[in-house]
Amino acid sequence: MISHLTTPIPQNAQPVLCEAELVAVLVSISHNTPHILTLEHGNSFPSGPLMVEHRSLQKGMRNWVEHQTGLKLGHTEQLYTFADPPHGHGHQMVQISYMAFIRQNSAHSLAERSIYDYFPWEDRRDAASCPLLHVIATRLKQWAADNAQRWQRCATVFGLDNHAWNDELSLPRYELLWEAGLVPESSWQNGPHLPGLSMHRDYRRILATALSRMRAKIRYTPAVFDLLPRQFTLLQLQQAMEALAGRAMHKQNFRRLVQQQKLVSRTAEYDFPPQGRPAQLYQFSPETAEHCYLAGTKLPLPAIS
Amino acid sequence: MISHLTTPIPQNAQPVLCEAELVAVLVSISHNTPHILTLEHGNSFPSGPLMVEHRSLQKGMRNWVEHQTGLKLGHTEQLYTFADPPHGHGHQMVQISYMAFIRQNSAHSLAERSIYDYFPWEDRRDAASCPLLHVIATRLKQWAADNAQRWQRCATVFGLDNHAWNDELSLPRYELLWEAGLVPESSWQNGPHLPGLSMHRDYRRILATALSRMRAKIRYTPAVFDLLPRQFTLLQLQQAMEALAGRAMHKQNFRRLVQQQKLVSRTAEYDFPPQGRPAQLYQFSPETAEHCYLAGTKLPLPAIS
DNA sequence: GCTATATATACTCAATAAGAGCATATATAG
DNA sequence: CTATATATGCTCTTATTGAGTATATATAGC
Repeated sequence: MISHLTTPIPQNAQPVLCEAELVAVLVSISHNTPHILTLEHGNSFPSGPLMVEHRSLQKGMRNWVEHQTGLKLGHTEQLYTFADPPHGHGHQMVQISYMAFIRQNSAHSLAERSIYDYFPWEDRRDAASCPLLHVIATRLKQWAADNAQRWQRCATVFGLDNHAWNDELSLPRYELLWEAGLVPESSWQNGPHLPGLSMHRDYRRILATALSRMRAKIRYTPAVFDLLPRQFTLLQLQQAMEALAGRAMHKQNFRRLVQQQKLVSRTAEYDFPPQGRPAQLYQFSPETAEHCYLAGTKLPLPAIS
Repeated sequence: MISHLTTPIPQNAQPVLCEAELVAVLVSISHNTPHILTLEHGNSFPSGPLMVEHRSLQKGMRNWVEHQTGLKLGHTEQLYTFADPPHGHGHQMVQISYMAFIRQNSAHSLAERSIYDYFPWEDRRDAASCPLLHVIATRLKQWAADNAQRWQRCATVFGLDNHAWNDELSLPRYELLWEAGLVPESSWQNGPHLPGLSMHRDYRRILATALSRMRAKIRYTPAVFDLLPRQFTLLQLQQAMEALAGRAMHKQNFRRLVQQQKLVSRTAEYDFPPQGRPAQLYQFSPETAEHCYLAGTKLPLPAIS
């Protein structure tokens, strides 16, 4: 026996038998806003248990999604795994969550919901969210009271007190609001909650994780191209990046940066808007694609910190 | 029923009952080289099944590690979860892997192994690895033969043909070598394998994941400080970064960049080497710590791509 | 006190990248 | 011809980076 044993494993301890639940956050862009595909009136994600015939977790997840939606998935990544205490009768659950991108205009029968319906404070493309941010700041200040360290944390995460807004901190922001009792999920608090749709179980937390992750991901991989149509204008690309990041950016610089990397190549075609000059259509360069997926890219987004 | 159903779920399909295995890659630095703490002569990681009394996966992992080693864990993160086909009698397994940092000089009874014993090609701090890289390049060229796309992938990942070496690509590199049959784990090939220790099951793949992840992580979080002693010299810090990244860097610039951020503050003490000028001891600034963990840092490392 | 050694600093310089602004071109609808 | 919405081109300034040269400081051993 080891002497410095701190938390002994009891003699009669038993390994848990559990079901593995595969949860899919399916992201797509419509109306210049990131959306998720939901079930149960926006309360739930496509999901299903790992089955005997699934040969891997990811394949199992794809299988369930295809079964429930018939969709082809683009960029796919595992988000996080956690244990879900058995609610009610059943087994212990292990939830394994995935995020996958769906190309724009894919046909499906699920309800789309704007991600910013769930996290209104995360969309800072225009000034509309300012009053909400102000409410949040006030409520957080109350919560922090005279706890300086706590307030420091609020300021960092929400970009208050001369801190910059960091779009990748969606998850810490949600967690902070949860701790502060400002969202309905923090059950002990029934005071006035912030606006924003909620979800079943801990699904809104998973969504916040997905948002953080996708904002990080689109910076240095070509994953956005799995959300856009095969052919797109540079403006569409910029608007997609802005939609995901929740931040507006400088147009000329965006185009300069995109073009000096060799991510996209122009096609022979044009997009004709109802008014105004037609826009050149581009495509994700097939030659550099393989290289980009591995070596990474550096798509322009507002600087963090 | 949905019409475009592609992979129907059979009527008699059953959710799987499985055990969750918690695997811990414990990283520490000794002799200016990143090490892992191993069992079974370097073939295995500390691990154990999720138990009934574990209230979360991470707590379960910590519990097993404490039980097996008595160690306190620093920066901890989940790596990846995957299904492990039942080998032999038992249940289906779900493996949930974690990486955790251990502070230098922590006492424990496990065997330390250099990470670069497993991946000799990943250490490029000096010219010693050049001949090995040359061997790899040759063997990969054979494998790629005249498949241009395949060779393109090799070149990107291993920094051949004027591509830059990207230290974060440890996992893709390992996967490539696996596909090419150059490591003993690719069982169909029994030709001459590259040097480097192997591990049980798919543990070397988990280790490659950990290496990729830690190299990415130390760039933009203060995680390194969980590997160093509480007080350290700037040279120690630089050497730790170099050890993890497997790359040497410019000393003056390193110090400039570290100090212009306010990550570290000098203490009153000095480190006295056997010869030479004593070095100022620094500590991770307690005031900015909280802020750094959330907002991120930008520790200097060789540029990627 | 001198020398070898290993460390800590200071400063310069060129190349680049990023942020922000001004101006103009092009095509369409009405 | 005009209003409009898009696409481009070009110029600044500032910050960041990578690399180099030189110097200062403290110790051990002779």
